[in-house]
Amino acid sequence: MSSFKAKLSRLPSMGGGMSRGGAPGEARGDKETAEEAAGPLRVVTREPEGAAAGAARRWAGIDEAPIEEGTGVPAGGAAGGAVEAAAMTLVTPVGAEEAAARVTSVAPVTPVAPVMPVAPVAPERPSLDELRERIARIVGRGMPATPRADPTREELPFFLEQTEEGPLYTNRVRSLPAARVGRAPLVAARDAEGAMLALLALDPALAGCDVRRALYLDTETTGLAGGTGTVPFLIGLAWFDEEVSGEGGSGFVVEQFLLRRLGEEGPMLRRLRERLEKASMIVTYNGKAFDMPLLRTRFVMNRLPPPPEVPHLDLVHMARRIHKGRLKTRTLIALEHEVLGRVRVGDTPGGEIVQAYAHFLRSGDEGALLGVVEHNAADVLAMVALVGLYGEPLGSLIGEDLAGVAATLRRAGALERAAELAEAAVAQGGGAAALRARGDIARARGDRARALKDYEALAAEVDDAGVRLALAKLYEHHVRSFAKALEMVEQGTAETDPAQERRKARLQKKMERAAGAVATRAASVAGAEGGGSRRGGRRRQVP
DNA sequence: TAGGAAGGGTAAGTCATGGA
DNA sequence: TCCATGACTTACCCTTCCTA
Repeated sequence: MSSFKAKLSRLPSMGGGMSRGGAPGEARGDKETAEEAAGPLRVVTREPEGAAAGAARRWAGIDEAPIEEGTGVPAGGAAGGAVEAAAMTLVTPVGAEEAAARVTSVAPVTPVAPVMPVAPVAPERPSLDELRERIARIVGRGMPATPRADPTREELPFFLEQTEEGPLYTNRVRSLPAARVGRAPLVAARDAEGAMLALLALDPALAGCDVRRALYLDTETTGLAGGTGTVPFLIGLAWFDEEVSGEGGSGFVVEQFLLRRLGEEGPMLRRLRERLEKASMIVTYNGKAFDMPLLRTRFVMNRLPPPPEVPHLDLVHMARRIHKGRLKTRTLIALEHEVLGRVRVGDTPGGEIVQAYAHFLRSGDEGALLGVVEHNAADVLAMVALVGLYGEPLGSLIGEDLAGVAATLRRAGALERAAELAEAAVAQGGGAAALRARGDIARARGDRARALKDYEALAAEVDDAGVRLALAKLYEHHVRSFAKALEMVEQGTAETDPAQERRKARLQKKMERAAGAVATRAASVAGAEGGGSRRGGRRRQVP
């Protein structure tokens, strides 16, 4: 990195260098370029309305068809796609007064007379656009005219904030307390039990976090590759807001930041930092591997201090543990469908998001991004709903999933709670998964009798070498029924062949020894009886 | 398609138990 | 009482899965 910077600074066309503390007139970073491009601005407030407000409602799932007709958004495509078939009563656009404080359109103010340079200055660094043009000339391809995209114009529900660092395109929507994603109420996430989430996440650091101050985060990016070339162009956030109240308590705020042009990330990242600083924890889906590493890279690339390290609940791993037995794919879309009971209609698939944004950048066509904005908001709200479910699993998850919860709690060492949930899983028809979980938990608690019963029931139901191995151990060491143990081993256990042979040989030896002991005792008893005396004492049960 | 977290399998270490 | 063996835990490595 540093060597690259050094090479760059030696290029005569790049001016005197790129360091922050360069001499006046030397360093002109992207931020300055962006400000220049925007020019002197006067902020005029306006309310999101028309198609923009319609879009905000649409991704929130309110009255899909009528709104589409009313706004004239083409049906069937990503832009016109209704978010869901299942119920998701939600959401109002941001309040008028707040919007009025922030929503802007741009109008020029009286230009200021230019200041003439009085002394020779270093050659100006070219802007990004100029560099692009140079590169295009070099490679012999014409530079296509790039329309300036303006997501506040009509279709997208964003408003423009002029921050100190540059323009920030924001969409903010509030969910009503009664809002649901499928059958799951959002408000349940507010009351989720932090200790339970920490156990399920196998992360004690989350135990002390205030779930009410959790920040839900999802990004849409220009690709999967990561590294320096991938840019998050849409960041979706959600948090619980006590000020949003109504029937059923308080609601959630969903906030999205859109990158209108590459190179304008600074304001977005700074706002994200503010949100992170206020949060007690963040919640993502695969964010530990994808979103957060990517965002950290963007902070570095924008010469910003790294974002604050907040305890991180990544739902993807929790979902894998809980739904392992039931769901083959544990994508967020699959969970939304199978667990929350919500079906997205007309959603923009992840694979098309990159092309949609590229099209928006090239053409300025906002309609291309509508589906992406909806997709992002739907993802964030699905995470909220899942936290509500996982934070209070009893009564909201089906038996098979409860078995997954119980098994995870066993791994976390919360055996009492695990046993309670395993019981519930069995009672709710959790099947083999529930029996296995209850058996494993009983064994871990030292309740071998309970474990034996569950494993026996399980062995009668499924063909599982692991269950037979567990039964073989219990028969040998707890019941001391070597014949039954041997029977299990002969049916095959989840061991290597040599280990299985050793076990078999040991059990056979024990059986022979036990038989010998019986014979000896019988002879001894017969002798004693023949002598007219009878000795007391415990008789060991022979297998 | 890349990167990262977690799961699963295997080996090594520690503790408990049975047998001589 | 000591030794051998098994069960369980921990650490490491490879594979799988998820994100746009």
